Amino acid sequence: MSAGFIDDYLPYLLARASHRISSEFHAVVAQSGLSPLEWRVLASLSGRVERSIGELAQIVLAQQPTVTKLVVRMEAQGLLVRRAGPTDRRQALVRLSPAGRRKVAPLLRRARTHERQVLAALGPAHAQDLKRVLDALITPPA
Amino acid sequence: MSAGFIDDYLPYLLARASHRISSEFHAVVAQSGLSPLEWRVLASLSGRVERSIGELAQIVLAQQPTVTKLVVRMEAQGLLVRRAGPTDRRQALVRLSPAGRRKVAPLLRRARTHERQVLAALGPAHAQDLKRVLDALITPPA
DNA sequence: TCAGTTTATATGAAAATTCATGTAAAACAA
DNA sequence: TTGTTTTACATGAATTTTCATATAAACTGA
Repeated sequence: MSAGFIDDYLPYLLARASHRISSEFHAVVAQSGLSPLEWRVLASLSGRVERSIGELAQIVLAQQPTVTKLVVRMEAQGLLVRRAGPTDRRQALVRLSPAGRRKVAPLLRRARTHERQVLAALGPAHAQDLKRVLDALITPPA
Repeated sequence: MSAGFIDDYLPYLLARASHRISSEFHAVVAQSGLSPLEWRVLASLSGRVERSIGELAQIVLAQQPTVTKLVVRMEAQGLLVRRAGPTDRRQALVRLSPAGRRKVAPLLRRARTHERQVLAALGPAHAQDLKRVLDALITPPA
């Protein structure tokens, strides 16, 4: 099924690649009762880090009100803890609760496994190219 | 701002790259009064092609009910025309209206320009690698 | 042809997202 | 300090998306 204009269009190729790779793992995520966005929030908080709502929004590629409301729901589920920023009280700092940590731990392992499978299927040469090119794409243009 | 676990995680790198590249152009799309999904629908119909709802859903990476409702709205705006499939009457076939064609034409040109800029910023060597690797990623695994 | 099954889309209710704006704290300037 | 501006997050209303399921056409095998 040719996509016409867009099937040679870089932004679309990127979107498709991203969608294909992520979808595979989101099936696993869904089995844990998490949405893709919830998984991203938990994963991005998984380095004993505390993050503000604004940082989270940038990292999970979502809008700030979306994250505010998502975090409220996840806190209600017991996965996260919020507190006001100690120096800047406008900030809402978010961290994993013990339950959140337990929930995400097996997913982190399975995520790494999945990543290795994707890279293996790609072959080592392409694999290294890929991360390098993606880094170049992500870094803001000079 | 390190993303902890995920900042070396391939699916996340892909998502970020895709988000960054697409966002730039979605600013242009928004000035035409279109959402990113509307733009994708118009672009994917831009080769004098007629597509079913199901095909559209796969191409624009959205769910079928989302596309059904989006297409209804876009038809109401005069951008699309629907008809029942001539041989299989379950299908709803969608094509651009003249107004849809006029709306999308300048965007197609600007999209190609934007793509060239991104590839140029990347350098010709990486650029060619990139599309090759993305094709490999998109093709279903053996 | 007729039941049973599968496929393509539509639809309704619930949930999530978005846009615009509100609120309050911080930063800044005079 | 005080007034002004900026920054960070919250919130409400409107819109969109999603999930589950309904509907209806096509297919399948006896």
